[in-house]
Amino acid sequence: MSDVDKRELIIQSALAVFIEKGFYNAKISDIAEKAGIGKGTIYEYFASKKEIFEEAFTGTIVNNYEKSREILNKKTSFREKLANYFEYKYNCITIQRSLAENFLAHGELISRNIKKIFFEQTIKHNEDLRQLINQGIDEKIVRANIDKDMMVSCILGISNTYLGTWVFMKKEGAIDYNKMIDSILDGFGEKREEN
Amino acid sequence: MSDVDKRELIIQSALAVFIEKGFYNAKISDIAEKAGIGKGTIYEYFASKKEIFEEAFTGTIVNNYEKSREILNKKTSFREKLANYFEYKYNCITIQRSLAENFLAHGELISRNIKKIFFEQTIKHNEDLRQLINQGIDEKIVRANIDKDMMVSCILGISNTYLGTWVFMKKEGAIDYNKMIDSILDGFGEKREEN
Amino acid sequence: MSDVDKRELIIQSALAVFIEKGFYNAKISDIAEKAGIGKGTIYEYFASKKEIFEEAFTGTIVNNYEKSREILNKKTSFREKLANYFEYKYNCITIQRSLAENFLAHGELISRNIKKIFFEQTIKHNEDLRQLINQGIDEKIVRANIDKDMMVSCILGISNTYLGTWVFMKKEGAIDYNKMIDSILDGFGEKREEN
Amino acid sequence: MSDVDKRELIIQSALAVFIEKGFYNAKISDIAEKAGIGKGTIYEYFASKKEIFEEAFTGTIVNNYEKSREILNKKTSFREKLANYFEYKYNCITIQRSLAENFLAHGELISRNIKKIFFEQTIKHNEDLRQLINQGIDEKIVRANIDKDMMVSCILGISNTYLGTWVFMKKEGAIDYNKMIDSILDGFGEKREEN
DNA sequence: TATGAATGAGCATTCATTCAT
DNA sequence: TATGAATGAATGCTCATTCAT
Repeated sequence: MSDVDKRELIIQSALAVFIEKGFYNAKISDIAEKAGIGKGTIYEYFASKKEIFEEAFTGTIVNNYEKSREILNKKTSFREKLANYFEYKYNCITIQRSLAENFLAHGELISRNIKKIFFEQTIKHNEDLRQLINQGIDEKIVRANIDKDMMVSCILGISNTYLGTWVFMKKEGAIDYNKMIDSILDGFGEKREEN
Repeated sequence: MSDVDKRELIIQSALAVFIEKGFYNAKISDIAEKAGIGKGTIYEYFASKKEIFEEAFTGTIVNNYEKSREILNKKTSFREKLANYFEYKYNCITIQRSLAENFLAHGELISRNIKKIFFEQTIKHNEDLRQLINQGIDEKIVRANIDKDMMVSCILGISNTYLGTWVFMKKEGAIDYNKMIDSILDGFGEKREEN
Repeated sequence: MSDVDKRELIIQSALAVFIEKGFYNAKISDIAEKAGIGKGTIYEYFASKKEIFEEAFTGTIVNNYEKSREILNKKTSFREKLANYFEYKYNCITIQRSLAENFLAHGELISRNIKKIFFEQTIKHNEDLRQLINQGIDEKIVRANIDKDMMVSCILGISNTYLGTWVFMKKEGAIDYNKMIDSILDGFGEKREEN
Repeated sequence: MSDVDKRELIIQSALAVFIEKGFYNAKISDIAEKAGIGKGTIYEYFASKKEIFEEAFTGTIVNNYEKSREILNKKTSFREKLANYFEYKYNCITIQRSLAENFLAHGELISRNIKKIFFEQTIKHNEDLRQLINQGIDEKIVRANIDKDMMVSCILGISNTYLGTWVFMKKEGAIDYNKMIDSILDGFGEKREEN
C-alpha cells in the first residue's frame, strides 16, 4: 500500500470515528483499530490527533466544495442546478453536520491554516451561489434588483434547516426540491405591487 | 448570597467558560476562578461538570424560548413581530451558536431529560412560528396555500444563516430586518402567473 | 448537655460509624449526623478525625481491660473466672474485632501515645491472666511447671479463634465454656507418663 | 520481561506497599516507584487499585494454603507435621497479619469472588487440620473423643497468638515448637481421672 | 457555643505520544 | 517501516478542616 493510500485509509477511519464519537471521545486506538493498523503507525503519517482531525476536515470541506462546484458548473438551467444542489446537500448533510459541529465546537483545535481554508471555501461557495443567482437573473427567473447576499443566505438557510429537519426527524418519502425552489423564488406573501 | 443566586453565579460563569473553550477544554477550576469561588464550592451546588453543562443549557434554551414566545405573543402586526423576532435572534445568536454547537457536538453529554426539553422547546417554537404564519394569513400578508413547514424552515434558515453570517463576518451597521421579511414574503423570483 | 457528655456522644457515634465503615470510609459528616449535631461542633471537641478515632479506641481498650480485670478480680474460682472471662470476650468480640482491625490495619493512625496505652493494657491484661494461672496453680488445677506465656497465648488464642469462628459463622445455641476450659487444662492428647 | 512477570512484579511491589502503608495510604505512584515503572504501566495490567489489592491478596491466601497443605500432606508423623506447620506459620505470620488486617478492615474492598476464595481456603484449611487430627488419633497421640472444632481452634489460636506475640514483641532465640505441641496435647491442667 | 458553607490539597485514572525492537 | 508497551501530564472529584455568622 502506498504512503498516500495509507494516509487516506487513516483519514477515512478517523472520519468515521470522529463522526461517531466526536473529537474528544475518539481515541487514537479506535482509529488505529478501525484502520486495522497499529497505533504507532498513525504517527508515521500524522504528527498529532489534531492534525488528523484537521486533515480529515480540510479534505471533506474541499471535497464538498468541489462536488457542489461541479454541480453548479454544469450546463444546466438555474432550476435544475438548484434542485441538484439541494439534492446533493441532502445527501451529505449527515456527515457535514457532524463535521461542522466538531469544527465549530472546537474552535481551539482548528489551526489558522485550516480556518483560512474553510473561509476560502465558504467565500468561493458563496461566489458560486452568486453566479447561480446571476444565471437566474439572465434566465429572467430571478429579479435583477434583489439583495444577493440575502438570497444566498436564504438558499443556504432553507437547505440547512429544511433538509436538516428532514434528516433529524427521520422523515420518509421524497423531498420536493421544486417546492423549495418555488418558495425561494415566489416567497410566501400575497402578490403586491410594490416591494 | 442565597443558594439560588450562588447556583446562578456558577451557571453564568460556566456558560461563559463553555462558550469560550467548549465543554472538554473548560476546566472546573476555570469556572470556579471565573465565579471567584473555590473548586469545591461548585460541587456543593452541582454533582458533576456534566450537570452544570446540562443546567446551563436547559436554562438557556428555555429562557430563549420564553423570550421569543413573548415577542411572538405581543399584540402587534405580523411584520412587526417578525422584525422583532429577527432582532432578538440576532442578539442571542452568539450564545446560541456556541451552546447549540456544544449540544450537538457532544450528544453523549446530554441526558435523555435534556434532550426531551430541547425537543419540546423546538416543537413549541415551531408551533409559535406556525401561529405567526396563521396571523400573516389572516392579515392577508401571507398566502393561504403555502407549505407552512417550508415557511418555518425559511424563517429559521434565513435568520440563522443571514444573521449568523453577519455575526461571523463581524459586519457593521444596521441590519435591515424589513428586507429580510420582504425576501421571505416576495421571494427572489420574477413575478409569475402560476406557482 | 455538659462538655463531657457531648464528647461521649461524639465518641459513641464515631465508634458506631468506624465499626460500620472503617476509618477511611467513615466521614465526619456521618459521625455528626449520627450524633445529631453539626460537623463544625465536632471540631469544638476534637482536633481531628484521627483524634476521635484514637480516643474512641483508647476508651474502648481501657474499658475492655477494666471490665475483664473486674471479672478476673472477683472472689471466685479459677474455672468460674475463666468461664466468665470467655463469656465476656464473646460478648464484646464483634466490636473488638472491628476496632482491632482498624487499629492494626492503620498503624499510621495510631500515635505513639495510643500505642503506649495499648501496649500497657496488653501487658496488664497478660499479667492478670498470669495471676489467674497462679490462682489455678494454687487451686491445684493447673500444673506448676507449665510455660505461663504459652498458657496465656492458649487462653487468648482459643478464645479469639473459637469464639471468633462462632461469631463469624453466626453459629447458634449456647457455647460450652466448660469444654473450652477443659480443652486448655487437659489438652487433646492421650494421657502420657512424661511430658 | 513477559506479561506474567510484569504482573508479578507489580503484585509484589503492591504487596510490599500495602503491607507497609495499608490500602488507603498506598498510592499508585508508590507502587509504581517500588516496581521501578511508570504509573500508567500499572493500568496496562490491572484495571484499578482495588483489582491489584484483590489479586495480591488472592494470590497470597491461595499460595499460603498450598504451602501449608504441602506440609500437612507429607508422609511424616503427627508431631513432625504440626511442628513444621507452626514453623511455616511463624515464617509467614508478618505478611499474613498485614494482609488479613487489610482484608478484614476493608470488607468493602473485597469482591464477592475474593470472599468466596477466602472462605473456601479457610474451609479447606480447617479440613486439612481435621485430617491432621485424625492422623493424630490413628497414631494414638490424640484422644478419639475430643471436640475437633475446638482442637482446630486451639491449633490456630495458639499459633496465631503465641507466634504473633513472638513476632510482635520481637523476641529472639529459637521457638520451642515441641512445647507448643505438648501444650496442646497435654493441656495445662493437673492430671485428672475424669473430664 | 454551634453551625454548615466554603475551601483546596490530594489522588485514581485516562490516553496521546514516544521509542526500542 | 510497523508496532504496541510504556509513559506521565493532566483533571474531575472528595472530604477533612476552617471560620464567619
